Amino acid sequence: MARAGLTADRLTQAAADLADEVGFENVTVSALARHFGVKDASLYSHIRNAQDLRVRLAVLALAELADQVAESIAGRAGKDALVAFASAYRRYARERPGRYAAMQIALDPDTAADSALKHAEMTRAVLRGYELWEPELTDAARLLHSTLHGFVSLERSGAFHSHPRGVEASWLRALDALDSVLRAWPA
Amino acid sequence: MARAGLTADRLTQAAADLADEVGFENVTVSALARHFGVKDASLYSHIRNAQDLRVRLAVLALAELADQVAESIAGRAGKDALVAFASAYRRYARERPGRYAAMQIALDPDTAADSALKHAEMTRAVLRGYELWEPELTDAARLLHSTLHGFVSLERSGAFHSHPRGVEASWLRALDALDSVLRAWPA
DNA sequence: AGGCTTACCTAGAGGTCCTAGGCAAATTAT
DNA sequence: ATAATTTGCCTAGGACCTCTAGGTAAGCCT
Repeated sequence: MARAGLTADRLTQAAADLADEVGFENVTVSALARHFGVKDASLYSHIRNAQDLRVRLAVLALAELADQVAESIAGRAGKDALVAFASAYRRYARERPGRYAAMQIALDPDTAADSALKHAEMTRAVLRGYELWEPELTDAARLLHSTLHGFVSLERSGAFHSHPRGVEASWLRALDALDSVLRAWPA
Repeated sequence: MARAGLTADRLTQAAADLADEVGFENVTVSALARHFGVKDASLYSHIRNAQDLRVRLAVLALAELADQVAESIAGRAGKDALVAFASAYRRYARERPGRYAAMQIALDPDTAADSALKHAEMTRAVLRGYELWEPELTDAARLLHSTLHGFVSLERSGAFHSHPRGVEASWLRALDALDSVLRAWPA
């Protein structure tokens, strides 16, 4: 019988696509096996268990997002860079909802190290335009990350739908607010 | 045979405690039935299905948080109120991690209406000290909510642990930043 | 061609979700 | 107080998911 040619990477990629289609919580080993036309048990040669699959998916998403953000902020500085950063982040969450959800699982520091480093570097690149230094730089990076993640995840969960005010307008205002608070930070 | 005296409310309460102990994602109908010493099937007289249980848990958590926040901000105004609001929010996420996680599931507007209204009222109460009016009031409320939720959920997922800078210091700085941006908002 | 590695298989145990149908306990009506 | 009704909890069982053990055969290397 012909082999399907599975590898951990192909499984992770397919799992990511599946997550975007049916939701991260519905990514199961069984569903993934069905997608490749093989039996569940066959996947366990490539992944340790279901949690391992989820972690690989999260790492994939973190790396992808880092790439897209890096591309967005390249050649920009100051508020331009901030807006590019934020927009790339939000766009990823929109276009890849399953991958974005995967990113939210808690990863042990070792597993997340590579991605965490890249994300930290990019955040610092954006903040370079605001002339901040440690330890305030870290405080500002955490605030930036918090605001973006908070806004995007509340938007996705529908928390903003209860009010007619357009979400887009609030988003632009939030970016304005972030920009002005970063410029005034040295206080 | 003596009955266990189950009701939807008792199940939801127990599910909330279970969530705080073992994590929201590990709250199962089976585990809950075990806790009461009954069979799984018995719970389906009180809850429609597993998702219904999760929704009830989310609504319970939203109401509890609203109560605690209301108590915290009572009699305070301006930055005092802001800090009280934020601290109550963060404390709840810390002390009731399972309930906090439950709150994040997407609820249909009807189900969330009561809690959403109360939360909206309180947010507006805090912002009253900053003299904001619609539509900026909504923008500011969304930013406030985003920042708090973002910070708290990133803190919980361990995203801040990769850096030695104390999280507490960053938290205080974030509150300062929020306060100053709200004061300067009318721009 | 023979040997080795490994991709995928079957079989099966154990867990969760949920429905259908039944009995007995609690409640209400007489 | 007994009868009628409601309902809380039961058993049985199907569908799906996770994961292990052990086997067969496909593809690579010599």
